[in-house]
Amino acid sequence: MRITLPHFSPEKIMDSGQCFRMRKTAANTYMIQALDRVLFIQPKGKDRFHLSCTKAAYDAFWRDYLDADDIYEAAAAAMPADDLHLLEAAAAGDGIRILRQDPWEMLITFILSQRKTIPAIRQCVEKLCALAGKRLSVKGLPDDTPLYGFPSPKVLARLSLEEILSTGAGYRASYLLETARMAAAGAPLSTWRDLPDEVLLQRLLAFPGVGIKVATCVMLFGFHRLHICPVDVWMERIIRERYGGIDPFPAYGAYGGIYQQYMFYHAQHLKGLIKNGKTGA
DNA sequence: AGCCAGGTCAGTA
DNA sequence: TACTGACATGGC
Repeated sequence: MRITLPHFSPEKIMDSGQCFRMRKTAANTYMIQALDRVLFIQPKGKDRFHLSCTKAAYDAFWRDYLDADDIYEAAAAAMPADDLHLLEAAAAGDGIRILRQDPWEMLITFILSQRKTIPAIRQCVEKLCALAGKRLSVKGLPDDTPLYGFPSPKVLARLSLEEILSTGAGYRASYLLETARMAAAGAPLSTWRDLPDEVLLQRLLAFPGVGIKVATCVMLFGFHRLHICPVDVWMERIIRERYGGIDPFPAYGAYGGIYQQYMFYHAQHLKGLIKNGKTGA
């Protein structure tokens, strides 16, 4: 189907560090994976896109997933006018949306993310899916590349430590296994959607390998709490170098998480970790 | 070769 | 509460 999506850049979303299974599969084609679902996106001119799903599937799932609301104008309007670094980052990051990803997938992915580079996280998640995920039959990939879904808590919980270690998880393997066992024994994380911030945070912190940074990432990316601002080493450096050591995030309000994502993308971009060919300078 | 990576945890004071 | 080193693996 064809659709108009303003402020939507698959390229920037792919590079914004919120999802690790999104990739470019052809010159003008991006592939998003969400648990066991797959979507191909092709930009077709300004704000126009071709999506590989049906209208029914879009209405039922992907519209929400892509966060196709009209909040990004509001988020821009709510930025403090004198916050020059934020304005600069937001200009660079225009087109980033906070996808409504699955909480369980975010929990496992961000447990794996600690002390890893983004390419290393991608590789590890991919290996985990290949190891334990459901084999998907999807058309549209070159060379019949095999594609796998994201393993459920129950499937992960039954893996051996050695199997998880084979993905390159390193010391995080035991965190993963124990977290999967806890999750498999309880209600699905998706039932936590309506919990107050503080309760949700505490429940997430109860998983092994989950500290404040991972927990807030799950809240932002998995529970779409847009006011939550994960502070990682990149944000700490920005706070130190651009805000004189005074953390601006608590004052950002409803869309702080979006601003954080702009800044993360912008910082990566400046450092040249994202190579998109069109070097503007 | 050595350092660092979207941190967390256990051990100290 | 605040600070410190260990922790597996991979990339530059």
